[in-house]
Amino acid sequence: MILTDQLIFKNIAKHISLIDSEIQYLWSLMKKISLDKKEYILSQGKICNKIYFVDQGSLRAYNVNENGKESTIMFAVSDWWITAMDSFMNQKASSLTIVALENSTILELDYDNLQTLLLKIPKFERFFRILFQNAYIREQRRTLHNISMSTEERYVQFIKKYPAIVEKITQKQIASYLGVTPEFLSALKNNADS
Amino acid sequence: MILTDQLIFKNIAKHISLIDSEIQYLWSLMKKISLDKKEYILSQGKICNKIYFVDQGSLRAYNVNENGKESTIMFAVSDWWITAMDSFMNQKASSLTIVALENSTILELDYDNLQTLLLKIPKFERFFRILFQNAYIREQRRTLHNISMSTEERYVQFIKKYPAIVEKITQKQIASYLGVTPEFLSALKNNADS
DNA sequence: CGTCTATTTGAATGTACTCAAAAGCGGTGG
DNA sequence: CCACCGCTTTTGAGTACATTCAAATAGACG
Repeated sequence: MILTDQLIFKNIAKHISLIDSEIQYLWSLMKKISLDKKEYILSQGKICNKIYFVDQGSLRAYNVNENGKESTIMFAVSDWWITAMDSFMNQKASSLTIVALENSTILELDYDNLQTLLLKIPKFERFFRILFQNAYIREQRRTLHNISMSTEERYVQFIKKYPAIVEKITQKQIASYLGVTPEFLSALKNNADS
Repeated sequence: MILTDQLIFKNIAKHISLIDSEIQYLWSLMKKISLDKKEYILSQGKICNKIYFVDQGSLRAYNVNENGKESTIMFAVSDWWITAMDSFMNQKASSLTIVALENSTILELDYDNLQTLLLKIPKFERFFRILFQNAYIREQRRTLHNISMSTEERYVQFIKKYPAIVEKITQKQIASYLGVTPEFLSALKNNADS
């Protein structure tokens, strides 16, 4: 098998260059997993021990609050990284649940192996610095949209910006990402069409 | 002057250890600036060339949209880093304006010097990885709050979590951080008291 | 085919905004 | 030191946005 054909190494190559032995080494630390649709890889309240790279398929991370209200924090499709960052990096109880939206294959890297990797190949500090920097930029932009735009604008913006996600999810899940009820989103859509 | 007494080096020491020569080197790349209250260090539309560390005082980063609506993205008080991340890291036009809330002293590090620093002392990749990781975690938590909590809950949460910020800002600025009108926040406060 | 969940529709209620005006407060100049 | 100015905060009325609850319809899946 030619490792550099693996999607994850193309993903990493966007930011840093690895030599063969480093590729082999990272590969040895990761584990490829198949997930069935609706399979959970993390439950709210548990400590998240892994960071995941989505090879094929799609996942969703969401929170359920004390009133049972479900809020989607992020979706991850092929070529995206996903974890419950706060739980994973600080090794504390997760406020998120992560579930497969469809049959998927993912690569997982556990906390201890990541720490080892960062020490052995400091280039990965750079890789994750850029990864988190971009995640921060996206999240900050989402915050700006949340506090400055109407729900309709945010809806239009979401389906335009993430068509690859939209085709995998339900309208109810979009509502839970926008922070509105499914009933309201439904009504909003039908008004917009007219 | 004993550099390690500088707040910024205590800040950095939370995540990485530096030897004297490294401290000297970083210090040589940074510039200490005094700001008057209401002085701007970045205007929306311009490229942000610097990342700032707040030594004393406080700053605010905000966006003004096409309708003139002002939205506060972040506040930074003593011991915080602040920049228009998207603009700074991708060297593109900023969607944010950054202004001093009071007379302040800040340290600035410009884009080219940061790149040099990251190459010369790779430990800083680790430092900024952790810094951005924490920024991402905070921003993700803010998103969750925005989409799952009531305005009143978010208001109470904000004043409880950031008392050091609250004492420096106006109620109008809190409203622009929460994404509601000052009139509404005022009414909400008075209801809550009763 | 039957079951479960998602989506739609509608009525009633609550949340938040707009606009306008009054009151409060801080800073500045005379 | 006081008077004025500009901005913030408050208050209120009217309107728009969003939720809740309930019920009907539509789709997905075994």
